[in-house]
Amino acid sequence: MTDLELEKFKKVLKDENLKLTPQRVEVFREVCNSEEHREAEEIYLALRKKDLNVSRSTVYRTMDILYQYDLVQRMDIGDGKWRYEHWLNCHQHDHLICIRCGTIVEFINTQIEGIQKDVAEKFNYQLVRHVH
Amino acid sequence: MTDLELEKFKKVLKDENLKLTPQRVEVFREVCNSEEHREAEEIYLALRKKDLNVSRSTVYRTMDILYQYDLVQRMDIGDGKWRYEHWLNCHQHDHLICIRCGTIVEFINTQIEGIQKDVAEKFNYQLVRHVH
DNA sequence: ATTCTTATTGAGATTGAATCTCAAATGAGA
DNA sequence: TCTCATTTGAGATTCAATCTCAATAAGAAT
Repeated sequence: MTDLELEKFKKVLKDENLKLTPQRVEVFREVCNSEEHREAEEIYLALRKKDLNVSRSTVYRTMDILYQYDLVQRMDIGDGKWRYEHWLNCHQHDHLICIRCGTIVEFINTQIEGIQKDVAEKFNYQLVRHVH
Repeated sequence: MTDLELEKFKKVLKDENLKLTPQRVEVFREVCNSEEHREAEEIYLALRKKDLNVSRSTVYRTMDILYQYDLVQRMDIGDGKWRYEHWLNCHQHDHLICIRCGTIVEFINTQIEGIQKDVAEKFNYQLVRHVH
């Protein structure tokens, strides 16, 4: 977790009158410091393993805040559970998912990014988030 | 529901040793004859309203078959429920979803279709399905 | 530093979409 | 028509996610 990321998080919490608690920081740090695409339960267990006892409820609640304020990416790979990953300073990557083994490959294609922005504008939408 | 669509469905059932039952046909017809993006429960209720009593279990089971064999599109708009829509002879449309009211706009962009196919190939993936 | 107000936490209960169970019913090949 | 594996339906079950509420803690004000 970079200082910049932490500051961003602090700003969101302040702006929304949410409190900066150790639990929230630990959850955010855990997500930032992993390159995996994990579900809430896995994040919860990872924290427990490190003896950082944040409750399941708090993990779910924090992930929700992080998602709502665009501090993490949330993805659905089709099994009914959300997968989370940090936005390593890059909001513009998409995913290829193997339908056999679930392996996830990330890719960046600026051409697609550009076109989708144009499409959104054409339909009078403001693009705030996308999943591909 | 066109004859072609029905034949396609029959072929899938035959090939997979699944039986052609009136319930399965009614579920498929219901999906084919609507332009909405509906969840399983809505499809179930629509059938009941027409006095076509197919059980909830069967609706869920049939939607699963239809999705597995690519006879319908399944989409997640972020509220934890699958939305289904038929593939009106077009596998290549994407969606814009309003984060305020949930309105869904469909669009087709052949450029994006082409690029994503190239990307998949570049990573040695065979593109079988995509959501954007 | 202390007090006060309000938000947050944690543990367990609850929700609800989706899946499972199993006896009864039914499709479809012989 | 007979046979048998598959399917159906109703209700039970699962399980990720959300909710409840008493106890706790953040952080502003003094």
